[in-house]
Formats: sequence, C-alpha cells, structure tokens
Amino acid sequence: MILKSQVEWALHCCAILSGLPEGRYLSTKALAELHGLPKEYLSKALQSLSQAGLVDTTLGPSGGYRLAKSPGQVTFLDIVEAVEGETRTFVCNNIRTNNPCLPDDYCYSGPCAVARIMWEADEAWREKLRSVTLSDLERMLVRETPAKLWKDTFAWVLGRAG
Amino acid sequence: MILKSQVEWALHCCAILSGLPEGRYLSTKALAELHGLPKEYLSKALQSLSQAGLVDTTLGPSGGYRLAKSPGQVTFLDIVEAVEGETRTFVCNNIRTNNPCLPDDYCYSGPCAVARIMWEADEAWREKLRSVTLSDLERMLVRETPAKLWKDTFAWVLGRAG
DNA sequence: GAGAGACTACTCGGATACAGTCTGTCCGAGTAAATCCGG
DNA sequence: CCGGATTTACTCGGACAGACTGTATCCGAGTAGTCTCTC
Repeated sequence: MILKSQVEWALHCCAILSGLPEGRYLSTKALAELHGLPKEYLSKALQSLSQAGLVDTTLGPSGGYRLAKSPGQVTFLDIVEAVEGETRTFVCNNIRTNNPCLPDDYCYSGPCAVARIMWEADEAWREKLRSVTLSDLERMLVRETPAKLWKDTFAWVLGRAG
Repeated sequence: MILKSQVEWALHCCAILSGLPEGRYLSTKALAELHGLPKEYLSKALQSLSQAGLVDTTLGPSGGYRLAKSPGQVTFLDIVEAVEGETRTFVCNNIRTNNPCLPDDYCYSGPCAVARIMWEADEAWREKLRSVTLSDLERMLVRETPAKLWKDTFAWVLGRAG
C-alpha cells in the first residue's frame, strides 16, 4: 500500500503555488520543468486538484493554475484525497458472513471489530494530514531552504507566471 | 491506496488462531472454509505470517498453523506489516533536486519537509495499529458476537484442529 | 488608429499503451502422521 | 503383536495467468490573450 507519486507531485506543486502572488497563474509546463517531471502526466495530478476545487485555472496563454483558497485553508488531507480519492485505506468485505456456523436468518448489525480498528487507524492518519496546512509547509520550507535558492526559485517562477 | 484483501483475511484468521487451545494447529483448508475464501490464495497470506514469525506451522496431516506468541503479544501492526510489507506508505523521490535554480554543488541534507509530514502521518497510523493486540480484538469479538454463534464456531474449529 | 478576424499558447479531456501489482489457480517437492504388510 | 515400508494429508514454494491500477504519451477540442489586417 503505497501512495502514488502524483501525491508527492501535487504537494510540491501546491507548495510553489502557495508562494505565488495574488492573481498570478503558473502553467503545468513551468511546474513540470521546476520539478523535472513529465508535463503531460503531471497535468493529471493538477486536474485532480482542479476537480477537487483546490486550485483555479485559466485557459489561454499566460494561463495555468493558482490556489483557490488561502494557503492556511488547504490541508495536506485535501491534497492527498484530491489525488488519491476519499475511500478508506481498508475495505471490509464482511467475510464473517461466510461462517458456515452462521444461522441462515442471522444478520450482522454494524461493521465488524476488525474493520472498526483499521478504520480508527485510518482516521488517525487522516487527522494528522488534516492538521497540517500549506502555510505550515511554507514556513518549514522557508526555514530549511537556503535563502538564495528560495529567492532564485521564485524569481524563476515569477518569470514564467502569467 | 487501499490495503490488499489479504490483510483482512490475515486478521480474521489470526482472530481464530487466538482462540485455539495451546498446541493445536488449524489447517489452511479449515480457515478457508470458515471464511469462504480460496484456499490456495489464502495460503499466501498465511505464508507471509509464517515468514514474519507470527505463526508456527507443522507439516503433514493434522498440520496447519497456530500462533507463535500469546495473543497479547501480537499487534495489528505486526500482521499488517507481515502481509503488506514494512515500507512506508509515502516514498520521497526528492524531486526538489530537479530544481533548475539549484547550484550544481549543492546537496540537500535530510528528508524534505513534505516527506517528513507524510511520514509523521504514516507513523500515527502505525502507532494506532501497534496499540491494538489480538487479545483486544478477541475481547471485542466476544462482546459483540452472539454466545451461541461463538460457541458453535469454536466447536466447528476444534473439530478440524489437529 | 480602431475594430474584426486570424493566430498562438495554453488547459482540459479522452484514447491509448505499457508495466507492475493484486488476485487467483495449478502443480510438484517435502514432511509427518496414519495405514498396511511381513515376520 | 511389532517394526518397517507405503500411503495419505498437509505445508511450502514456484510457475503461471488474468484483471486492475499506476505511469506515461499523444492528440483533438475549447479558450483567452496576441497579432495582423483592413478600413
């Protein structure tokens, strides 16, 4: 059970979009070059973000993506669920109903204990992701990235932002 | 990102093995019939448990599986990792190193902020799974399963346990 | 110089292809209990 | 009745196949700026 690489891509792209000045858009092409990724396939991840309403998009030249909300309002969970889907990581197939000792008329009520525990773990994972926003991420990145590199990167980005 | 169904199977099988009297073994065939699962494929999951050292096995007739430790010493995480592998659910491909603004001689130290956050969430998930043992599960199952069904099931199981 | 039309650069969505994983089946090798057979 | 050989029932492991998902590429449709051309 490993998250798709699109999740990583989407998170890094959102980190860049967080630093974009109000009203500017950045194209898939620029984001792909910045991260060394295949443009066409990266666009799938960005489309997922768009469908989830996390980013706005404009067509035409100088078009591209920008965040639809403020960085403080977008959580890691939002992004992960946009790309990966919102289904729980554990699905219960109720195999307990195949028990040959089960009377024909018996009907289980509620999810089984195994599923409940797995879902609690899933929820702990989601809760952690829900607690971190893009502005938290930006703060961490600013602290650990050399100042010059940070400045150069955003100069590069702004040179390509429409 | 959805866990394989083998995880569900392994958990339910371990729940049954937890209730087995000391020294008795239960075969793949019996476990498969009890849960309505394909015997051959279920055996893959049980082999994973065996390789992880969670269950003991004996060959020959009246052979099968039994728990290698006491139910209180086997956690959900043990079982999930035995089947699903121990790799983290998020892999960092360090795409930040593809940044064209990066000086040639620069070398990042330590994992990037995105990965650290994703790994913390992963750890929260694992921590929850680590906190629940098979004896906890057994306690929940006893409480919510009708007494007769529970009794019938283990009568059925003991009739097939070597 | 201004407005209409053509052009360009981009997003979006669908179609396609390939690889890897998940699910499932089959079979042979090895092992331990049960059975059989000869003394 | 006893001990050794055979049979049986099971685990284990590998080989194999089909379905599904993840990864990746390509192309056409649509859109918004830009450019050009005409008046």
